[in-house]
Amino acid sequence: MTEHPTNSLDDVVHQRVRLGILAVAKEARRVEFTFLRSTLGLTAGNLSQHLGVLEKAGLVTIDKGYEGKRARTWVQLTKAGKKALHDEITTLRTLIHQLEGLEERDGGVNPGSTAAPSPG
Amino acid sequence: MTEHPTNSLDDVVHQRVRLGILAVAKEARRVEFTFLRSTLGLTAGNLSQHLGVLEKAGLVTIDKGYEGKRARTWVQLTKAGKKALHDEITTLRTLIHQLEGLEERDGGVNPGSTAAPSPG
DNA sequence: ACAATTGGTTTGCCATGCAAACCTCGATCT
DNA sequence: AGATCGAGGTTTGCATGGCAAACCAATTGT
Repeated sequence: MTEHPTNSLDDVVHQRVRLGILAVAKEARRVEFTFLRSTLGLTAGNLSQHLGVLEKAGLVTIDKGYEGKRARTWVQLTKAGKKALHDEITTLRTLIHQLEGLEERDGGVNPGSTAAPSPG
Repeated sequence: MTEHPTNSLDDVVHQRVRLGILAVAKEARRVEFTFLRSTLGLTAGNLSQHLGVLEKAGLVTIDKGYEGKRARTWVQLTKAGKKALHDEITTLRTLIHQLEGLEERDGGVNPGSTAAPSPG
């Protein structure tokens, strides 16, 4: 067992934009490039790069085709991608539960901290 | 309004190692450098850099002092740090809830795609 | 015909993340 | 006392990553 939940987070999956891509892809099963682009507020270049990373890692497949005469690119989670996302979520849930335990006692953002920790 | 939960994640906070630092600091209120180092499995150099980022962002304070005659460095969340962590957790919870709905009925493929029609 | 738009990839650059090398001070050995 | 060892961190150097701008290709509008 690793020492802390965050130790088992995969950097490929945990990255903000890619986490968004995986989440949207899971919700929709098959997603258009342009839908991801606008939903996640990305430039096309940025999205293209992140999709490359995910494809290379085997977490998504990229399918190109036509809708009428318009070129389209679709993104779909692979089985490994679903598992990777699931693992990320599981780890995050663990982390959240650890912190939630504290929030119950502490009332959320704790106002009571002072600024004199010098022990000497 | 942001289009997707991940859009409101702060990259300073969301980064894997720093999320770990903030989480541990919140759990313990005041943490020794070396405790963070071993708990999170980091090199001292790496930890030092990340603490610099968090301090510069105003999310933690770094206090140096002595324990006996041994130099020690303590890390403590600021109020802003607590809020930032809380916001991150809140966003993650939102994201998880969205995906959890799918997982409940997940036997594999999700029937109702709304993002894209199937290609020919 | 050709300008504008859609759809996406490649390029170039700066920021980031990491470990190795380094620095400083106290404890221990001889 | 001087050398040596180790704990506790910081700085340096480098490879990677993330981003937008520039670019390429096909389509639609005028």
